[in-house]
Amino acid sequence: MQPLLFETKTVLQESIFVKEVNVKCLTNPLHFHNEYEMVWMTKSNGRRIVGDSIANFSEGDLIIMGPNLPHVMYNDKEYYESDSDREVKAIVTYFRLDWLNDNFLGANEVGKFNDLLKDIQRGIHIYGKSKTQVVTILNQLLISTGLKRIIHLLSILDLLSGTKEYKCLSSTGYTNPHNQKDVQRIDKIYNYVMNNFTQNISLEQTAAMANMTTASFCKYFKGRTQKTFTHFVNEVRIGYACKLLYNDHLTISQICFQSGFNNLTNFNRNFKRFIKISPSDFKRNLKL
DNA sequence: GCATTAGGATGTATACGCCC
DNA sequence: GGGCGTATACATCCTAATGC
Repeated sequence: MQPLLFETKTVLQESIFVKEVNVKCLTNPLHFHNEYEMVWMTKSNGRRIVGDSIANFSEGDLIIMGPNLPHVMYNDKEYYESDSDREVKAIVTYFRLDWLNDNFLGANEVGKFNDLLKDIQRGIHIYGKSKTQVVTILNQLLISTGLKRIIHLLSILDLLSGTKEYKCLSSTGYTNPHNQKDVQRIDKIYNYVMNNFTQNISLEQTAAMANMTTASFCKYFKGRTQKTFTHFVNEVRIGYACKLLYNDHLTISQICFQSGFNNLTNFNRNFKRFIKISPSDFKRNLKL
């Protein structure tokens, strides 16, 4: 992982900047910037962290994140193997809305638009028909220039203002770290967990890695992420277990141990805690 | 045989208050 | 903001029972 710790994208002289990503694997660290960011993942899968939300992503994943919202994406392990033939393709759109002044945003007609922008501050995941419609407009945006590009962007935001087919990613109580040292430290912790969650992860070792005592580390981690370190690790493990459950020839106990849990009881309890149903029900639902 | 649940024992992660 | 000491809530492990 590159030690790039803080990325601030200055979006040139344009209010919309589109980047086509075509790489072997994702290596960007946890970062945030002043621009809105829309990511349409056309190829690759893995896990993404947006604010305090952790979730799996796969091909077709479409998210929009607000300014200064810390985020990072990790591919599945096989992407980082030297002989891997996997690849990542995505369309990333950065945009600014600072040209929309208070007079515009204060108008009665844009009430829903303001609500959408508030939701986007926390990051949103778009699904259903709305996702298809957004992607259609996004494809038009990609080939357009000048004012038309802005009109297409506004069309996307207008469409999302009138739909319920999106869910907010980070929680309402989430607060951004907003300083480089915090992002640097949290990134180091996230990386460590993402690379080691299938094995034993000791709190003591992780705290030492962050140059803290265990007590300080716990307080620090909870303060920055709104969740305990154990909660975070378990959430990552259950997310991975969900992926493994798609694999039909693995038993639930095999998945339990491959996800980093040491016993089935604890696995089942945590699975129900995060997913609300048992692993076997989850597997059964996949077949419906 | 496998998955799930429950209960008890144990260890540790966390919260809290205080201090620098 | 971060370290230290302490109490305790919680996670984990183990075992047993039950159901499919």
